[in-house]
Amino acid sequence: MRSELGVSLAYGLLATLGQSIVTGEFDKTGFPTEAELCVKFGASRTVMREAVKMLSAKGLISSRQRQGTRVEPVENWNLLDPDVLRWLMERPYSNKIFLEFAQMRLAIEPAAAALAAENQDRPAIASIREGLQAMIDHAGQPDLALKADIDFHVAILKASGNPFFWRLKPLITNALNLSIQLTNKIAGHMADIQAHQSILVAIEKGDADTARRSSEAILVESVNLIGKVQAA
Amino acid sequence: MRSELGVSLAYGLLATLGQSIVTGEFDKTGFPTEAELCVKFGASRTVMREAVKMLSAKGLISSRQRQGTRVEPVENWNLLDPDVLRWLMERPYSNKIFLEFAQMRLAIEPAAAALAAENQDRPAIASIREGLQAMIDHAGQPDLALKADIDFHVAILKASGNPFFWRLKPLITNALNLSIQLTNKIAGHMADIQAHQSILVAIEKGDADTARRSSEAILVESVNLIGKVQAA
DNA sequence: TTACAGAAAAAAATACTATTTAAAAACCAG
DNA sequence: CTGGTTTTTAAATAGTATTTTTTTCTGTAA
Repeated sequence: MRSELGVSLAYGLLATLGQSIVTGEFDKTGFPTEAELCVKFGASRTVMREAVKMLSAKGLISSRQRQGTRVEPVENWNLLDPDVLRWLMERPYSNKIFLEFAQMRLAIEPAAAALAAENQDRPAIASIREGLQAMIDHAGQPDLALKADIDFHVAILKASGNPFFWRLKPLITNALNLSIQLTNKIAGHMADIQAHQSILVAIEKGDADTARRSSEAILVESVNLIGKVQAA
Repeated sequence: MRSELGVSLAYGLLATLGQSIVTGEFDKTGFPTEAELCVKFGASRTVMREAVKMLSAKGLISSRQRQGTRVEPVENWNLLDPDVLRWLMERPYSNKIFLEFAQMRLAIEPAAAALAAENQDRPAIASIREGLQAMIDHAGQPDLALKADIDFHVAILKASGNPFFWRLKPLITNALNLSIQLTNKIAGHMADIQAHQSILVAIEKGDADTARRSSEAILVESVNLIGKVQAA
């Protein structure tokens, strides 16, 4: 069997199974045996096993001889894996995880902004500025404005010089892209350009405290917004 | 071929290859082909491919038909995967990543402590207290004291109620276990029980600000300590 | 005749299929 | 409770398919 979209069969199965797992599809029935999965998806055992192995590398399942494969408890899932988080956020009723992720951003991004102010990585700071400029330029076009907003936040992570912060790029990119569907329910929400600018200025001046506080202000706002949506 | 230590062959290869990759073993030569790996490790192609697929699920490598498999640039590695981080920290000359990880803890743990104070999850708070008590009881036994210290910090993540924080448990556990080798070089370093206690008290009182600041104090200390080791 | 462009063929690597054997753990009969 | 049976994943083996790079060939124009 050949896969449709340039995606290899194993990766296609990875995505399909991953999404099914996070939506709880196997909670009642238990995870199928290799043989069952093969007939269900019309794939060879080898490919199936490769997909299963990738899922277990992400903490979603585990296999043992004779016992079969089972879905791991949620606390073993690697939430900080970009794929896993995306599957979770794409699933219906994912409001809670958006709020929890926003809380984590509230811990991370202000720290990253402060580090960026100390780090003074000129090219990275230039990227932050470009992001802000694009936000201003495309204020009327939601799609472009969102992209610019994401670029701005991600550029700060990069400018922090800390690879752990930088590694959150795909997670935050996904989360912001998807959270639009959530926050659009709140009438006319738009990114606060003034607030973003004050982060940039502080970083450029090397003022870590102000950078941290300005970043915090934006993210507190974001957490509150998502909290409101959740309540509604 | 059977593997030695109860670990399946595929997982054994995952670890071996993962460690080799992060130590830069393939930087010059490029990643071997499937066939070469099979002869090198005496494994079948099937298991080899399963190991390779798991590594690619963690972002360390990527494979394409005809082109072979290559090591991904570091910024694509999933640093927040417990395995990947452990491999990185176990490798020689890993001082820098300990410092960077400590910076991330400095962002996360105070936020977790603050959330824990608000969240008031009684069983989780009891675990924090148990960790502190064990620290006191085993003050003279480095191994047990370290274990208690780790339990204390991890329990705070749990008490925060935020699964993203909680997910850092294996990362922090590993990091603290390994960082002992680093910080022991600094004469007679020991965990500050007073400081730990003040976090617990603040969390129990629901005083989020004090919890955050107390946690911050400990972690700033930790960052400074690791910074000193690095300089030495 | 030479140079070059384009097409066709070959090669090299992973992707996938199929099948068999091994090992482990649960189950069941006695 | 012991020992064999069964089920399910683990691993090995062999071969086909697919993709993409590289090479080779060929025809045409200078």
